[in-house]
Amino acid sequence: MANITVVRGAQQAEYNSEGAVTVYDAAQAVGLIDREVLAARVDGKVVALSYALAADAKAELLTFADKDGAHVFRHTASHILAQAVKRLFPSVHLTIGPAIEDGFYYDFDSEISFTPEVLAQIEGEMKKIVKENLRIERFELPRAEAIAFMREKDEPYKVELIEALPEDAVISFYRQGEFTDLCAGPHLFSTGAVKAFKLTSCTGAYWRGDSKNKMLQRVYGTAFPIKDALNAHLAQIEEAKKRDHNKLGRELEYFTTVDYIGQGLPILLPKGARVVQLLQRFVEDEEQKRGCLLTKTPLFAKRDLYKISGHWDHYLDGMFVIGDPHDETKECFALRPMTCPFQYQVFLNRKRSYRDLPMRLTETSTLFRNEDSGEMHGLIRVRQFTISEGHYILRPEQLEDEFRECLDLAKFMLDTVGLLEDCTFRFSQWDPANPKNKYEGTPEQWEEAQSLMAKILDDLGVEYTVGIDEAAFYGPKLDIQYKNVFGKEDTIVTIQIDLLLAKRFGMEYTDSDNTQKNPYIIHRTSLGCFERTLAYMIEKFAGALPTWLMPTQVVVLPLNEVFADYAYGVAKRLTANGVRVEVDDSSDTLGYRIRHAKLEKTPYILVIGENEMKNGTLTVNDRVHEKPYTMEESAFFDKLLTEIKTRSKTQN
RNA sequence: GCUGCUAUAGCUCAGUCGGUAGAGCACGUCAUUGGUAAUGACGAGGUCAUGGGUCCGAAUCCCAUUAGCAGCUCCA
Repeated sequence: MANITVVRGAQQAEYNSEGAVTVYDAAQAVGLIDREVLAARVDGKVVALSYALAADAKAELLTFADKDGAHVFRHTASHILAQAVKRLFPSVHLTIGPAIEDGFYYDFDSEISFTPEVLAQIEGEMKKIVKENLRIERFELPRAEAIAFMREKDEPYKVELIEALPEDAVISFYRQGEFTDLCAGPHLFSTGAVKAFKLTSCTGAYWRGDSKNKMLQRVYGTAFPIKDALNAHLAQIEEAKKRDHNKLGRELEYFTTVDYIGQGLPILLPKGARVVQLLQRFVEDEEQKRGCLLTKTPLFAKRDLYKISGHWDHYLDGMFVIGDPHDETKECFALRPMTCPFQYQVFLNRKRSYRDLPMRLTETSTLFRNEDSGEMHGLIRVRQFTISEGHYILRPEQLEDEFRECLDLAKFMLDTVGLLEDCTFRFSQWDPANPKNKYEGTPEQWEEAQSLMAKILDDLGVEYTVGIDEAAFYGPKLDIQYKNVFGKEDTIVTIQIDLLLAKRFGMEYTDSDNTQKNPYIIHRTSLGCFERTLAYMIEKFAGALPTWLMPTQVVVLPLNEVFADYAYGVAKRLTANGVRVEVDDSSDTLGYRIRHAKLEKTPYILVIGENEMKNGTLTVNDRVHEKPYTMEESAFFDKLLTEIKTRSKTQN
């Protein structure tokens, strides 16, 4: 006797069964099933509708609206993809094919390459499989039989996967028609539900995500229960592409690249340079207000410095070296990939006491990193970039307060530029099992640093995810993450705790009890990399940055040359008040000039004609107000100046 | 670095079977004039990314390099 509670959204019903019953049958018995139900959640575990309920249980029915439901749906879509590929190309080896956010993929080991034509062919075969509405059945095999089964099917990657499973693991398979795949599941009831899907791209991906392994072919796709949802999703991606900073930033002339200058070395054009200058002034002023000391340190140094810091051992491949790194008899330099070892020299300049701490050093710092050639992307990933880098040298008891201050500063900065609401936090930890000897220090030191950071984060109530093997080589990090228009995530700001490097550099202070101690150090950025921040702002605002950051804030348009002098007078008055103004007195028609200004995303467009001169009023267009509005000139200036001087995080 | 794709005017793109290059927008000149998304005429612009090769002949076919894109791997 089992008492089953079936839940669907706000609806709920009880079902008493004599023996074991499938979720599907229980749900049907209480009248809560229909085609929209894809899977279920029982005891927190996502299961197929064919899952047998033997004891008292609560079965929550999942539709596509539920994240887990969509996941099951798309996982089945990936199996349909694999089945289609095996039908068309039997010699292809299967590997893995999970559902992901917004879609699914499947990795294949294939001799032939999946060109767009081949993808279209595969899509056609997938449609057939959906139409065949094949029943999806689960079965289990003991380990040895599972391995033999996959050997017989000539699926070496599947054999490898099974062999890697723990001894006591349940080894399950899913069969649909002639196709069977090793899979933990769960899946849909049958293939017929996958009504709308599209294969979006084919790219390379390493087997098991390891660059030492063979490169497989990954086919990406997405799937929805109804066609309209698929089309809406594809349209949304097209819209997002229009915001791509790498396209928009070039069109709007924020930056460009030159093939004979090199990858990852963008030219900031006047508009981009202006925005970075404004951001930089804002950052430096704010940091000064908060007690930071600005430094200016060299952009490169002898290798000796990097040997002390550990960069020579841990980061040599990432540095641009001037000279032969392996010839110890000759002088050898490297461009700096980080500012830390340079800024520490400020502390080391003389004997320090506990009274000198905290010492908050900051620098608008240009760095050079020799990224692999495939990594560069617009302004987001470059080889030379400038960050607001700070090192706070602290007594241990100051760590928590100063960490809080760093977080507050970063949040303030991100909020002011309008990006904070889209940020997530990641507690980046080391990997004790990392075989690459990537980290300095002992497990005890890491344990100490990480537990300190965990305590601080918990005290501050920061919601974060944990990233294993994401730490710096000298300590754990709180990374503030941001996603670009394509959903690719990068770090925008980082705050790191370092209990190791002070000792390496011989940094000591005399404490109140007259003993010598190594300080703790926080490495932090306040607004991160200016280039990257600019890129994210271009994407977030589709080029229409907040007014205080726009290279041109107001365009003044005289109706014709009669009004040109007056227009220049207005512009002069605005300029004198710190507003960035352009006058467009070209002979083009007014509508044409307005169109131009709008394409440039100029926040304010001021038309000067008879009315303005006669009445002393101004007709104003801006992004928000579709219809022109008129107001007294002085009131207009007050509003405009207030707005431009305020660092409003939204457009207008 | 790896896999795949791409490179023609400032931008978006045509260019058939290999036969010495084309449009729209942008730009310039002139005329016109104006009230919120495009006034008209004319003009200038290209060593078809770079370097090799095949060929009587290459934007077109082949190879290499450089750069750009998607993804993987790495990272702020």
